[in-house]
Amino acid sequence: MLELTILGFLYEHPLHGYELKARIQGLSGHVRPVSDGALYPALTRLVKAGKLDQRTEPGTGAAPRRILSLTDAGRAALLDHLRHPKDADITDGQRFFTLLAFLGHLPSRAEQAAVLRRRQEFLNAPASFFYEEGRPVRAEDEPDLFRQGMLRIARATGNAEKKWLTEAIATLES
Amino acid sequence: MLELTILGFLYEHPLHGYELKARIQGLSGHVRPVSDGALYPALTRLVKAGKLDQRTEPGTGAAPRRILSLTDAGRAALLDHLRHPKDADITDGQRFFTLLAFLGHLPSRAEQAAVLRRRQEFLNAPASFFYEEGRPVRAEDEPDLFRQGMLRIARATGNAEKKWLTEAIATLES
DNA sequence: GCTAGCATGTAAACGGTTACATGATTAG
DNA sequence: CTAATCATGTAACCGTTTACATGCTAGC
Repeated sequence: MLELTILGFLYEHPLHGYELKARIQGLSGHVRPVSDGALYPALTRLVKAGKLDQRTEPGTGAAPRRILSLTDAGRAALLDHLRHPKDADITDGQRFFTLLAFLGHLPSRAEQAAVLRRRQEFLNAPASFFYEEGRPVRAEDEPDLFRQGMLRIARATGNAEKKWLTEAIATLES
Repeated sequence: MLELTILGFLYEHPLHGYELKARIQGLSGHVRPVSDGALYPALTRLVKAGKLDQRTEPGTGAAPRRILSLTDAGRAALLDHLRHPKDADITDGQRFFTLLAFLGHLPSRAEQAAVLRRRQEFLNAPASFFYEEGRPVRAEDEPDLFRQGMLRIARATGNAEKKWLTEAIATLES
């Protein structure tokens, strides 16, 4: 997930680690901050895996900057991930949102729409949020105030997303 | 997080691992499934930590069941977690939802309301979703179709949640 | 005879959190 | 003079994923 984010941000411009961190922070960093201990090892891994190139530049007075850029392999890996997301990337809202953030990098509108459609199918499955005895619980049947809240919020969220998905798919296909 | 879920479900009834798994699955399992490799070690950890007691019962033809129940320490740990959630539990929607699922176990309405208020404050901060150059990006200003979607969905979600929080807090305080 | 469901576990690999560590420049 | 910002990294610890492993019963 972090790796997708890194590749996604580097798709357009080479960036150094610190700047990358700021970008990632800007993309929902208030929800889940990025730590240096996650970022720098991830960069090293991606360089080792041949998905990134690095070169060093003097920093603005501070430590020298490590400038990262996508290799062809890295670009291919990003596009492949966007084109063929794993189930977990579709199911998990957090992951799907990360996907969305970079879906614009896919060159084909048809492929973009296909990804949106997968999410749409998932949301349209009668699997709302909370199950009991094998079937979804409806908010009205839930006695607990807080679980009722979960259900209501989940429903509203799902509806908002479905609405946007429908519009976006229509836009892409027009 | 898994541990909170386990403690939360065991708060009412003792359960064996397999049944616990089914409950956890029912609570958003379609979004992020629980694996045995996460569950059973977590149970062992909690037993070792003195938060759970275990006893064995013959299963229905299958392997013998490991029945888990909360100890006093486990009950105390659960209530403490619910009463004093870490920032990450408030910020991260996924975590907050887990908290919500068990918030009903807190005996005091005032304490329940206090937790909801923390989430409310977080959502009311001008930190909507996507930052650029230090300030939140508004959906109208976002040229990328997909990022615009992220923003719109995030806004709708936030609003639904804020609405429910306001109502729920009012209910709790009446 | 086979598959699905019940029921439990282990082990390697991976990735993230937290804490530690360093050091220069700029603004107050 | 001191705090914030810039800029990078390491190491221990922890929990999750993934894969492997076992074995019984009930229904088709």
